Amino acid sequence: MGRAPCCDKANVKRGPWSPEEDTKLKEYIDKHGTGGNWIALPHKAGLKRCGKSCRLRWLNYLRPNIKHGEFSDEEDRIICSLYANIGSRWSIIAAQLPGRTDNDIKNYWNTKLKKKLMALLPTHHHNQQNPPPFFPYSSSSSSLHMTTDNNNNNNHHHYYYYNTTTTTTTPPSMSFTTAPPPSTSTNYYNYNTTIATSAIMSSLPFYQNQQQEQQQALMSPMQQYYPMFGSEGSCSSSDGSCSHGGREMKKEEMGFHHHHMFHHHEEQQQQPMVVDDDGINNNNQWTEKLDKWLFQTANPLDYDLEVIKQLVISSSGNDGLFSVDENKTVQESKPIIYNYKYSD
DNA sequence: AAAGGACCCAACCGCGTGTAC
DNA sequence: GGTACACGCGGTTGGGTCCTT
Repeated sequence: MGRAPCCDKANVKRGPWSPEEDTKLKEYIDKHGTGGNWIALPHKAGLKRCGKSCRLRWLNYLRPNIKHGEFSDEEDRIICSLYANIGSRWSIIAAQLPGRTDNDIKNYWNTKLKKKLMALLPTHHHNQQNPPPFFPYSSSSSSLHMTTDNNNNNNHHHYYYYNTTTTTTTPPSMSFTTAPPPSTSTNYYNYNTTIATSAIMSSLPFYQNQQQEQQQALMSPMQQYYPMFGSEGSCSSSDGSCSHGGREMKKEEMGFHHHHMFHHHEEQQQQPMVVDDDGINNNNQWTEKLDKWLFQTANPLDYDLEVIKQLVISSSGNDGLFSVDENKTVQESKPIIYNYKYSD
């Protein structure tokens, strides 16, 4: 049984708001506030609208100090940095940009900024000998795994992708992902269309003048070492197509089920880096931490790599993300080894 | 000039979470 | 502890506008 509708859809107006409706809503809220109850508000204000619709209209358009128009380079930079670190948490990103709404930023990202970044993605290195830093065209089921190089006294870890979906969308030059996942578990992670945000960012005009250290300072350790961070499952084009690196892909080709799996990933991998035990749903705490992260972190290595290590260890065997099932045919899989290494 | 495609963005939808009872 | 309800969030849609052919 489904959830009860929030309002009687037969008796509410939908679609674009008229100036009269805007005036009614604005005047009511100016006079009475929201009263903490959006569901009751439209009736009190004399509007034939769903409470959610009123809330959205107020938050995204009518409330004071909403900023419309072009995004500045600085705003671009903040959006990119935050997106690379926390993914599509638009409300948190919006909290860093006064006057901007999450909807605004989401639309801006999906329609403009993303394309701006993709246009800057260099393509010459996309070959088997010199693969991209990570999987810019990843299809629905690529998963990252880790092994430890036992022959190396420095204890280097290798990270490699398994891609369980071979589709025609993967360009021939990208056909280095051929192996099945090492585990038959359905609980491996999807990193569909995880955009090469961090890689692309280094190509951005507003990054080009920065030193490497400064660029890295804007990225979390997780982003640096697990650069698939960030999610990119949205595609707002009405015709169902998305642009990736100048190449068009259809939604159904790309696999659009990252949402819940990615959140699982975040909670397992990212939360301990930046969020207190009780902070995951506290935007203020997020904001404070992100602020520090973005603007005050001098060196990413200030973050305790031991934490990452512990995360890797603790997740082994539980979720398939960094685990390699010893019983499976890893050697037969011939995974492609990427240069994601760190020493401990 | 017209048609079709691409783009843009306001609005909608469904789900997760918090909270009151 | 369970349930119902409201809120907030992020993904998606629909239609108006712009652009290209």
